[in-house]
Amino acid sequence: MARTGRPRSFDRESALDAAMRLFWLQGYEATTVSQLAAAMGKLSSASFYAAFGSKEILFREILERYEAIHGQALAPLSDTTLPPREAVERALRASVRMQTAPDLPTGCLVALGASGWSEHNAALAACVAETRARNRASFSACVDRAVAVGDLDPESNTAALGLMFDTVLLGLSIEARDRLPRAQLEEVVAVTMRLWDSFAPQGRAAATRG
Amino acid sequence: MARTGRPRSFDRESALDAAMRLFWLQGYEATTVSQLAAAMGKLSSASFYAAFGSKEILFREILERYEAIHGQALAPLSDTTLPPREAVERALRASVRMQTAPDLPTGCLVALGASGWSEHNAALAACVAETRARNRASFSACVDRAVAVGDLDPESNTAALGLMFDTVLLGLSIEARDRLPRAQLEEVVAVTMRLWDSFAPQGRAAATRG
DNA sequence: AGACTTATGAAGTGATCATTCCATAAATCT
DNA sequence: AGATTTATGGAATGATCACTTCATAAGTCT
Repeated sequence: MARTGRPRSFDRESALDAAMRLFWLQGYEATTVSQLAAAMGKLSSASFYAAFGSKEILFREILERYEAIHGQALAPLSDTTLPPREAVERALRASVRMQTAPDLPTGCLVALGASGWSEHNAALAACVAETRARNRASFSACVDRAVAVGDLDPESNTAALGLMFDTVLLGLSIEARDRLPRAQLEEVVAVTMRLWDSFAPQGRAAATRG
Repeated sequence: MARTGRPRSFDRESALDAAMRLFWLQGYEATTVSQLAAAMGKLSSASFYAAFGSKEILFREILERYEAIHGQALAPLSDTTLPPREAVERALRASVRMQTAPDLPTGCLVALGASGWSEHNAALAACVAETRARNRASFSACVDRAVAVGDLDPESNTAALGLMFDTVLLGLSIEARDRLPRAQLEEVVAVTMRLWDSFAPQGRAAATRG
């Protein structure tokens, strides 16, 4: 701390938050460096590049930051102390709340980042796609765990069920972006959890023993 | 037909198809007029503007064309001669096939068109959003019809069920864009239809009397 | 105080953006 | 044939793109 040289005149963290907001709202390609610099505190072009490297490098940092902060909504999926059904429900509900928070852009940056990429930025688009793939794998792992524990019937198509949760989460992002009210999206989550119950052994709901 | 003046040297229809492909693949903002003109048959800039007006006007025409051609996957939803359950399943399955067709861009132009818009093109983005809203309404109407006919239990949350189908369809678009194999997406549809059955009266599946 | 380090403001880079102009080409109409 | 109409190729428009250069400002270090 207290490094040598002239101190920067803006707060780097809040500048990152402003940048995240823009990328989240508009996507990578539709967001210009001028917009970014302005929103991040009326930075000069020189300050922007000195502090963040380039638009692409900034986006990569933002993506990491997004995962670290807002991606935590899906953390329950990896929490093996939670009963799998509760893990899935908590993840979906937390994500819906995040995606419809009044002070943040609607939808999920990672989900909505699936489109709007030209060939020129294919590498960066792939980076976001990998994040989606990891989320997908988390849902599947959680379902697998449920089967292992006996909470889901191994005879049913559990692979499809895992993918189904991912599908719903992604779809909710577009609906959140379309400004559907939070309550409606929460009802979709409730309906989705009914589906889990219909996959439970003996056709009965696995108790949420959390 | 056979109007006066020099005839154009390219086929307008196939030029439109090439433009649709680009917009579908990259989105509106990430697609440049140079890319369009090149893909549409190495048109000169002058020819492009003479024939299609502007990038925005072209996109509006493409959107209409997309709905007329590929949007027909959802036509079963409005076909009241079909049992509602079959209508939904046919629509979902036809859309998955369309979204994973080997000779077309993956995913749905309308669904993936939810992101990548800067403030400057808000009007155009709203146009695509309206299309999504119409599709949403079609699913709901189909579910309402099922309730009216007695195929779904009116006591259950049928509004959420209608929205659920829309959610799944939108989510499938992102997964198709992520190149998930068609078979997996079809399994998601199968799982989704199980959900319908769990909403049926007496907890039993409504027969597909089609 | 003076060397050193980092940040800033202003101006400018070439490239590309969507779009237009204009002379000419290629068809139909009288 | 000549007038009219539409399309084309090529060059050019100003705006904006991501990014750089550079002199100067504002700190810490010895």
